[in-house]
Amino acid sequence: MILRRGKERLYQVAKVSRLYYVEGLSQRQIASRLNMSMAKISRLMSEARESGIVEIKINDPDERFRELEQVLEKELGLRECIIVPSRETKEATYQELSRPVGEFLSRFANKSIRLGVSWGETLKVVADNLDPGVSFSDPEVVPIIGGIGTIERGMYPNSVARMFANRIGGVSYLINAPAISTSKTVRNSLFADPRHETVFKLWGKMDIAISGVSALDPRDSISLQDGMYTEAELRELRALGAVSSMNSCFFDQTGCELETPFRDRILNVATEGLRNTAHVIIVAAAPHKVTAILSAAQTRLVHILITDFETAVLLVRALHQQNRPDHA
Amino acid sequence: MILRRGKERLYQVAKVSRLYYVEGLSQRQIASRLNMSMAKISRLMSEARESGIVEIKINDPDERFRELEQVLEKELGLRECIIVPSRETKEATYQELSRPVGEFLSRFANKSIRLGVSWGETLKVVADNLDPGVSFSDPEVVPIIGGIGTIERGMYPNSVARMFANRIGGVSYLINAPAISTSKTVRNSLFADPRHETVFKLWGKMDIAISGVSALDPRDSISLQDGMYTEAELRELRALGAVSSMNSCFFDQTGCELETPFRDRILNVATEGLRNTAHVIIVAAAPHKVTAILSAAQTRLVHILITDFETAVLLVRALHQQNRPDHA
DNA sequence: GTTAAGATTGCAAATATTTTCATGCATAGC
DNA sequence: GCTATGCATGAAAATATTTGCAATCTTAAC
Repeated sequence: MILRRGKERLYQVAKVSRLYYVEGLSQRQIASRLNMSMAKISRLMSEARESGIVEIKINDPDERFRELEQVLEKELGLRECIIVPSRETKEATYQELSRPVGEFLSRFANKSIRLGVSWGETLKVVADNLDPGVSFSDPEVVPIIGGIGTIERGMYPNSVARMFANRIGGVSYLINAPAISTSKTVRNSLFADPRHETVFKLWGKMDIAISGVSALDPRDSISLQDGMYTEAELRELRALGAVSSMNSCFFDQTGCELETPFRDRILNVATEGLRNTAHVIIVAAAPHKVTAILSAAQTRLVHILITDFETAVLLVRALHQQNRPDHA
Repeated sequence: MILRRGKERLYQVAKVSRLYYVEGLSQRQIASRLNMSMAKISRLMSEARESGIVEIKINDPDERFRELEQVLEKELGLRECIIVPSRETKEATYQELSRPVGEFLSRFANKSIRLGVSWGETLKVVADNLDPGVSFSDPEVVPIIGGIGTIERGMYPNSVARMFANRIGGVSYLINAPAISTSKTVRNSLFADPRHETVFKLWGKMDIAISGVSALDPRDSISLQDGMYTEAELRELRALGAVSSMNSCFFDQTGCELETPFRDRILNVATEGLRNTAHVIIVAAAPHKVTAILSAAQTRLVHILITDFETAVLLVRALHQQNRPDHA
């Protein structure tokens, strides 16, 4: 008896929809005009949407992007996914990424923000092109991992942090210690160094963390490092099941953090620090990082993913193959 | 500076619209997810509708009817206008009219209603075909004008009231007195007749009144009446400017009630009675009644107009010619 | 630079809408 | 005929959305 007086009901739905959406009357006004209860009008309106009598269309010039974003948000449990157009060159695509990063930061306009940043080629380009277009109150930028490399490439933690700070008009902190120490003892001593106390304390109090994702792949800058990891170490990591890394924390395909041989020689924010951070953003756009991104998302440490269209498409494809392995 | 950060704003609007309309999140949820204030989301949504990024379409099979209804509601200041399809014959069209009358009454399901009805061919057919599909608590039907004619045609006040009462499962009252008396004295005596006290008192306490409209035209049943008005009287009425009549109250083109020679010989609810009635409905569907309907609507006594498509089109046309006489 | 008009924001109050709940009604199954 | 089940309903409670307002910021004109 869902539609006892079917035709009349349909008529009512259309009439009320028109009054509401076209004429702009409130449901209360419609109710009193038609001598019906407000609840009834509300129910007629739900019916209107469900039955398709009222259709809502979104004219989004980048509709495909939004759709992908929503799929990824849902399937990866992200708070937000942002997709930018893919460009011809890596550099150009990375530049695109900086736009949504700036936009995200601009939501904190006039607020004080403590921003933790990692490093890498992606983050370097993002930092170089960043323009939030608003100002902040006492923004602070802190590297979330110790120093890397012996040649200034502008992509290591301290440099990236400095550039971010420049761009958002704030101060950056400096870590005068290597990301990977030669021994646990050394690392612990460095951690205990009172000159770094301020910085390390900030690691527990960041509002936002922005990190890249490494795929442990020769195509990632990780491989460029002067001795950050040896070939043997990388092999060992892969053997342990590592498919992704965020500031030298390693994760397997399911997003579980791995106990690695370096674990206690590393000077970084560690996953606990990220877990205390309200907004953890990863920025990564490259086809070969698909597996790594999926792994990173699974850690549940990440709230926001910023990537490009090409990678997004591959991410969705990978997810679908994963969900229906027998349909392959 | 309406779109300071134009592109990003557009992006936000599209993104939020999608979350709201496609994903079905509440504005509150979106706000906390995107770290924005609720007010901002609300404003983004208005922008979405205004800018056309969100488009709302109503799929109404009888769209033209609804549009006409709304035009008439607005231009005639009606609470509601209901249009039914026009049929080949007068009889068939009048039958259509009974559907919305029943539908209207059904809104009072399980309530007690006091219904006043006038008379005429239209109301006869409406009454004969009425089916509200619900039951009422103690419905009462009362004629709103005295008796007419000496031949039972089923269209005079007492008969129409009886048929309405049959159809809605209630009692009807009877007026044993003529609509038009031979003198004021007689009318007053009849009014004072204690046997009619109950009925006349009801005239001030009706919930709903349903009346036809006469165009004072030979095509209206008014002309069929055995001596209700003489030809001379009709001429006199027209000379006074009368273009419409509802239960023997006469109105000019602007909807003003006229002082007619019968005024104090008539036994009817009078305009005061209608003014005390919450829902005054006129039912009229015939091209020659266009002027009369416009006049009746102008009286401001009428809340609801029920008519057919053909007449509605003519009504709108007449209104437009009226509004722009020089464009004729 | 400085200033003024206009835009934008977040908060909280004001409104609007949806949902819950208890009740009455209709239908189907017995 | 009689009960069980599910629907539809309105009132009121719970939520959700919009808006008035004051503070702040942007921009453009001086």
